[in-house]
Amino acid sequence: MSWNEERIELLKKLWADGLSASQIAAELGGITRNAVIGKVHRLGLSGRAKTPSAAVPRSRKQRTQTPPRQGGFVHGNVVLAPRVAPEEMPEVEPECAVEPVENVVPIGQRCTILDLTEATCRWPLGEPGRADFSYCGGRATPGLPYCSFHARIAYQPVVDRRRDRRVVGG
DNA sequence: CCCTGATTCGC
DNA sequence: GCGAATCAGG
Repeated sequence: MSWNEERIELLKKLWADGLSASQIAAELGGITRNAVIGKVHRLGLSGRAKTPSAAVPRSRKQRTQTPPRQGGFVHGNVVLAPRVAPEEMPEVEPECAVEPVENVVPIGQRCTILDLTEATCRWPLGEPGRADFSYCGGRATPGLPYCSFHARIAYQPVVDRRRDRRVVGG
């Protein structure tokens, strides 16, 4: 991999956005965090305003409004998906109100947070903060933040096992 | 032990 | 210029 204009621009943006060197390396692909740091220094843009992750763990108490869904949050004008750990992802039978669309994005073609729009699936993949964190990036089902595949998981009815009946949406 | 950025130095 | 190795730290 080489530092073409495009990759340098992305590097600058991601660095300015406060992403860590390893995160940037993962986004750019085929490169290590050392390479990123080295390049950052050569470009003379080391020393950021703040490093969100390592910075002061700001108390996060005030919240004027309740998020639309539990765990949901906002990036720019895009509502991101609530996170569900891979272990917690249930196997889902095709019982879903969402019309299936064949658009599942293969692993390896996942997108970064910068690629997300209202039209892309915002299903998070991997651990936030980790270098491999990314998003599905598939084609979102109209009106939903997910592709049809992840919409099935997200909106799978929750079953109250005590009485074996549904307690939440469907 | 996980991670962070900074620096050095051979290539 | 590049980046692995290393350092110093959270």
